[in-house]
Amino acid sequence: MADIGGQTAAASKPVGLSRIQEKNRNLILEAALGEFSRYGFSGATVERIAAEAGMSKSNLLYYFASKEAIYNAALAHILDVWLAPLKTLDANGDPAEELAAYIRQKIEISASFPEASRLFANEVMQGAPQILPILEADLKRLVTEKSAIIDGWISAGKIKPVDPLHLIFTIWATTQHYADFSVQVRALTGRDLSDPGFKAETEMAVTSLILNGIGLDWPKEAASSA
Amino acid sequence: MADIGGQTAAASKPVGLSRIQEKNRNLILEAALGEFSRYGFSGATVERIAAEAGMSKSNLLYYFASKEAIYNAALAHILDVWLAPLKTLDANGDPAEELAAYIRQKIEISASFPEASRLFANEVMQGAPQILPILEADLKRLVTEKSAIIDGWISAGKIKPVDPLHLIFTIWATTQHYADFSVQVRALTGRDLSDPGFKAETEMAVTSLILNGIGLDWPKEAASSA
DNA sequence: TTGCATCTTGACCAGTTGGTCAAATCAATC
DNA sequence: GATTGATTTGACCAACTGGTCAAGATGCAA
Repeated sequence: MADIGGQTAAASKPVGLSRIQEKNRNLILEAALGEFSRYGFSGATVERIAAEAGMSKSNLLYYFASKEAIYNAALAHILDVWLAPLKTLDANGDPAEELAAYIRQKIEISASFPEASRLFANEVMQGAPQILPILEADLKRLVTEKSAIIDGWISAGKIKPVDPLHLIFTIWATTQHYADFSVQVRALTGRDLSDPGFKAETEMAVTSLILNGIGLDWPKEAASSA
Repeated sequence: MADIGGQTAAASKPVGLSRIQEKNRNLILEAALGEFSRYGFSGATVERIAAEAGMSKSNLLYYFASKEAIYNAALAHILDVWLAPLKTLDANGDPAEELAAYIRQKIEISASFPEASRLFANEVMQGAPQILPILEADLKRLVTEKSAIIDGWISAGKIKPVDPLHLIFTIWATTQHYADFSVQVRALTGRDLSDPGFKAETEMAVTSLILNGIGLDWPKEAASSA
């Protein structure tokens, strides 16, 4: 299992923690996510995180040894959720349905956890100082595995030839854009993914663009069987 | 003309500056771009910018009143370059050629000025504290104008119906992804846009995906005239 | 050369911030 | 309810950082 600065990447709750410890660590991680995603690592302050979590700075540092430890724990905390959708891509499923489902999940996460998206984006944009090893190991393994599935669909003539990596990058880029640049999206459209109507519209636009882009029908027409 | 914290958005060199002033302001802006894009506003330090520009911190503050003033000047300095490609989208051109050219320019900029891309991304992700007014005024005006062109192409039956805003967002997201997340791209592919081969491959992949996505032929086939 | 404005810098200051520590408080077990 | 370990906090410290200031260095025009 990959870890970040000693923080296990799994979202599993460490078992040896008391009731108070688990409650406080969760409060801290929740507050840290908000703070780090809003201000970045340097801009965040331990004092604000503590205040947001409802405790003193000293007490926060009783639970995490340093600011960097909090940051790593917050990163580890979101990483599983972040990578989960890609894992569900199934070689035996229908390509259109599989990719549509993947895009739907990514947009759902962008809508539900925009802070997680921004935290991750921030980390990677600064050169991924903490999670580069995970990108190079775990993520690369996962992406290589799923790229093979897409290549299989191409070989079977189910989708147009396309470099699977660029397809994956395109899906990541578009879906995360709506979370990371929500301020810009809101400035231009007046809405963002927190609006259910806009979320549905975005999902349809992105899905149909990408699926049509690789030669698939979307939304699926009953034409051939009518 | 829009401005940011008193800094004119135009890249025009102020005319009333001495030779020394112009040289030093440029050195500072260059250094500031590197520093702010790498560490974000909070993480950047005036001292490092000054060192990178080859002068003392005091001297830097002789040219710019504050850290925020440097930041705003750097932002203003890149904004024109950043928005230029969209301005070239021509209603009278061929949709496929026009959009392909736009994507090509965006990728070119991502490849040539990745730091500018990251600086802009950072600013927007933090809520666009400095340039929100520009997004809401200048950018919105430009995007509205170009959306009308795309809508015109749809009405003329030249491209499939698609919300122009989502199309534009998709182009922004994909092209900028390769600059902003270059570390992740490199971790997964071993290459980035600084590699001419990878840049060409990326341009082809993104262009064909998006153009096919809206019902255009790309790369253009001579099929109909053969 | 001289005089003046521009340019440059080191010393310094005040506010912020991550982190330490000893003491106080709380919770659970006997 | 006494004891012991876990939890919580305020006081405090050292490093860093943005910004000021007075003085010196430099460029330039007459």
